[in-house]
Amino acid sequence: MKSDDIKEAALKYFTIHGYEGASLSQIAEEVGMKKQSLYAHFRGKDDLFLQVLHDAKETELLSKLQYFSNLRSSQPEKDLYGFLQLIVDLFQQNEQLKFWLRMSFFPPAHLQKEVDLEVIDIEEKTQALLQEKFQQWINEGLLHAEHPRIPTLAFFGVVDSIMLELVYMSDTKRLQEKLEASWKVFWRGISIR
Amino acid sequence: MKSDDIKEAALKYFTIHGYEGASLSQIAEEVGMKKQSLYAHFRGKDDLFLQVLHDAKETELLSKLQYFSNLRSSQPEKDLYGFLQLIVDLFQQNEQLKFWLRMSFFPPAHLQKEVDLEVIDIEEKTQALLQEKFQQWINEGLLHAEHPRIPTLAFFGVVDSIMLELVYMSDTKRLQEKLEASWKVFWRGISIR
DNA sequence: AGATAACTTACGAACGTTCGTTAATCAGGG
DNA sequence: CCCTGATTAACGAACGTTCGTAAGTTATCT
Repeated sequence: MKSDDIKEAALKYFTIHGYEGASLSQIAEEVGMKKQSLYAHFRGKDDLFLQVLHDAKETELLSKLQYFSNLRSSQPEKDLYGFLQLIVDLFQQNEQLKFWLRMSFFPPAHLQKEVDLEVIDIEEKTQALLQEKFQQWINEGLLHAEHPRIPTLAFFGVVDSIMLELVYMSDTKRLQEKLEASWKVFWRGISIR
Repeated sequence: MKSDDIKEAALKYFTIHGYEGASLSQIAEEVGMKKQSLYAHFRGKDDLFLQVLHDAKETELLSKLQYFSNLRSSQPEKDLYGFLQLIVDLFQQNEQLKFWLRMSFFPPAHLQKEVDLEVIDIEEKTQALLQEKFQQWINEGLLHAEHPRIPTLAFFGVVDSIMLELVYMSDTKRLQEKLEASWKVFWRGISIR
């Protein structure tokens, strides 16, 4: 499918240059056609962008959902740390997560409304899921007893900071060091000892 | 000074629309002149951007440095939490921090080298400063004994996640909740108990 | 099966607009 | 009288988008 090639190229340029900085001519050139031909597949730049955005959100959501559903429960230390590693892997496998991060926090001004809807959706779903897990672990006496919203929000904070580090990413060494540090402190902060 | 007015307007549009999305005509209009007149004050768009960037970096660096120098030591809990509040205040007082955050992580592609230099500079300085503080607190037996780099990196992770939340910022309630959660877990993770 | 119609995909040309930038000109104050 | 700062005018280049068209593919009907 040629539409997928276009979306792939668009993802690349949107990620590097942002919405305004990415030009349809460059995207078209990447897939070996003229920019006018893009209009046979998409209604325009906005349409292309929103489809790429939706795809990126869906794959990210799917990855997270299936990670949580494959959890062997009662091992929060393993499961949570594994989630962090999943984020790192997703980031290095494809560009979709980096695109998603950029656009969810710095969306094109005239599409902020549409972007926000996607952001809110994925956020509510993943947060509900994780909070439920924390509730279980706390009930089982595996974690510090407190409202599950606290470790949930704190953990998402760790995830966010790791993703920011992934964006910056001069070298892998520093990333791993920061991940280990954040994880170590976070785990001491939520575990019983 | 008229240059400052221009830089202020430029800061605003760079923050909202990014480098590529911000146009010199809009910036000029904001200060009540034609875009060609900007060239009496700056060599071009890149020059304007880099000066705004440098200013934003300097004020952020200064704020952090003077916060650390005014610390009554031996109260890590108060001092660290106060730093988080400082970040929140800086974000709400002026737009420079939001601009800085956006550009340090998603710089215009053709200026990445120049941006990186500023980012590395501010990062090394603040990190060295904070790590020294942690070393002191650990030596005084106030914090969990470990290499000071660990709580330093973890704390910067908390700071990053709070800043991301500040960027998103639908409502202040949620921000405060996330800050409290991250802080609570972080503090339990580094303190002795 | 073969002819014809309809749809899809790509392209050249051109649209109007905006971009950042340069040059020449002019007003005002020390 | 120069100097600083603002203006008007104009520049080439790139932007997203539209149109007409040609080629290729698929569907329909006799």
